[in-house]
Amino acid sequence: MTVTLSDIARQVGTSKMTVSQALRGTGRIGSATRRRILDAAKELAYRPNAAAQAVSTGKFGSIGLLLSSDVKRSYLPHQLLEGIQGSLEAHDTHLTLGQIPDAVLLADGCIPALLRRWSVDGLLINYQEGVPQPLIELVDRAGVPAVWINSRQRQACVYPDEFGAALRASEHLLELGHRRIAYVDASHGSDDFQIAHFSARDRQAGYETAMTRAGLPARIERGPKVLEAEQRVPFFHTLLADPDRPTGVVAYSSTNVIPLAVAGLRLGIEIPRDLSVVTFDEHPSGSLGYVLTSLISPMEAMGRRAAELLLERIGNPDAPTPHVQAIPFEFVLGQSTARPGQSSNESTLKSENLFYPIP
Amino acid sequence: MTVTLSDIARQVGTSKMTVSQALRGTGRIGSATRRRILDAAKELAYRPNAAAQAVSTGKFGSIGLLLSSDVKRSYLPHQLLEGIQGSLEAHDTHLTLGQIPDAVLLADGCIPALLRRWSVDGLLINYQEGVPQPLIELVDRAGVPAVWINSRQRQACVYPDEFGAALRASEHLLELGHRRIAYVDASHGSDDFQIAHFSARDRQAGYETAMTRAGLPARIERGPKVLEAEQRVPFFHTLLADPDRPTGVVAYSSTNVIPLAVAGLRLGIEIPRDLSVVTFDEHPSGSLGYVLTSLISPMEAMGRRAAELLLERIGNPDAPTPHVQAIPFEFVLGQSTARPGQSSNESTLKSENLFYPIP
DNA sequence: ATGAAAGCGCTAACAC
DNA sequence: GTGTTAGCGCTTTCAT
Repeated sequence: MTVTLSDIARQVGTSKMTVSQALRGTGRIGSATRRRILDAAKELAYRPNAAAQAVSTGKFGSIGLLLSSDVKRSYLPHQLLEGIQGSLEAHDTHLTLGQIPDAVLLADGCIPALLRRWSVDGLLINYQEGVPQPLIELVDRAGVPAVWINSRQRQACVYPDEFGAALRASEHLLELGHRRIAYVDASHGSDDFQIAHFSARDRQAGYETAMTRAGLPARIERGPKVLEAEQRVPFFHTLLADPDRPTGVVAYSSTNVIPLAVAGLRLGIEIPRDLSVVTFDEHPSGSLGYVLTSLISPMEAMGRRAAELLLERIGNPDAPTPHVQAIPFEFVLGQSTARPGQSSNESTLKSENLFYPIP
Repeated sequence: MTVTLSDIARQVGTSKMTVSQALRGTGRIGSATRRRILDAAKELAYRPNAAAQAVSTGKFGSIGLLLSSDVKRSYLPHQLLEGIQGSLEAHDTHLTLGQIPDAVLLADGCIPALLRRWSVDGLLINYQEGVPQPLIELVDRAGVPAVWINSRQRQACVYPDEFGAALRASEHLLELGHRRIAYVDASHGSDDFQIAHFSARDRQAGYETAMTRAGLPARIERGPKVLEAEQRVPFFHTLLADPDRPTGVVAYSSTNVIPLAVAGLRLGIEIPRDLSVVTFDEHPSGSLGYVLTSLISPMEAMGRRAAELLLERIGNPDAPTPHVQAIPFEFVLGQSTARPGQSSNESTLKSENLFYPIP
């Protein structure tokens, strides 16, 4: 059933090692025998046994991706995965997944299969929202190189430049001439702000820095706790009903923008006519009928860099200092931002005209 | 550095195999030596080398999850992953990922590392929207048991009962008394409908069947091609501006409902006062300010069943017939559906009241 | 109940 | 250039 090196060797009439070398291109081999070996391998549909290679070389040719089983704690967008796989594929390495049930992270006995057995050369850790201390110890005990993704750690890590992105978002509104600019974040409550994902803090800090530089007051809008989806429309309704409402908004995420826009529609407040909105997302969202001006999270680049960093550390385990890398966002100018007070200009357009680019 | 069986054996003063048996619980072992071995293992933080086990037993203790690198073709929600991992974890098996760039699927040379090297006992295939023939051959050639996920195949597969869900969705509207019910799907175009994911066809078929049974005409609304996000608001605007507009809508997905609701808001059409909407999703969406009545895709159960099925087939490779399993959806009654013509009742509520459950 | 020996498929070091 | 010999860490007979 399964064809091994010996099978090829027998077929060609040579020895195992010659075959091994020929297939791997290593060593000195006569190009004649080499051809025959390659042909035989293809003919027999030979596929090297990764486990046997691993046991010989001491390298598994595999890296592990650690996730939380709590969806809030392990954000795994497709682009991130693709970035990781892209790097790995080039090094003929595969990715194996380890998911840790949050509930049992503290219970000593319950280590995921990935770590219970020795099976990876390194670890990528995608774990957010207050990384628990036990996890850090678990990883240390595993004794393999590790790189943290989307998390700011003292150890090697790669994360998006949330601060810079928020700075850019705020400056965009400032450049357009907005002065009353608010930062809204229904996704995090002020009560648990300290243990929130760093993006919550860094985006806010980037906004605050931009406002301070411009000599303007910052205005932060968030609930005491995370607002459930159904609570967001009323929350933003209150904000927009305020006579002193902002003309520009930096929103933590596009899931904040939808209820914001819905609240606006109920009040006759149109984006971008009466309100400019900038947000952050994986890809420009257009579900409201116009493309949101957004800072695009560099998920793919982050995955790629993280994997490269890890492979590098695996190759050279006694590296000097841990690398820490911030990856820049991409700015996408959409149709959700405009100069303030342009209400009069734009309002002559009927909404039908605004929203009928196609018949 | 890495601690092996011999290390434990030396420490305890016994032989490798005794240790091996003790750790695995197999064979007959004196409970005294056994204790000492277990203690030593824990003390030395022993972790078995998965590769060495694999090379001995011929089992890798790992299954592969095949994905497309095209996001449209490989939908991998968190719940699905968790379902899969849940089953595997119980069998001490890991999951390794294989991503196939669509572009090179046809190019013969480019087989993913996962299959090029031999490292899994079985394959879970999560590949959608017109499974390409080369993939099927690739999987066959791999010579390992395989189970298809979220795809209807002749081979073993597990998929959500899309037809039944759509039937249920439609019947819900019918039971409420709706008669003019439309099915909307901006996510698929009629031109490429045949190669679309089966959920597109099955949901529509479920709707059509329900309407036929009720003796009512079906009304399908979709563009000739997939509508981009920005095109959807105008598309649904047209639908709702129709004097003969439906009072109930079955929407292919919640990404269809947002632009539908936005179009409604522009026309003064309120959900559920003037329009009832049922949709399909991974979890009940509330971003519009109210929870959508939805059929919840059984992602977690599907992942669990798929993994179980695969493990079963791995255990018994010469199984009789391939299993095909449809997993039922869960119905969640939200606030997006109501009896038709209740406009008068509900319209006395001001929208503020409707949308202010919290201060 | 425990140990010695063989072997899984492959690689690495050194002969020839 | 090519074959020989030794392992890698583990499991599996088969003696003891």
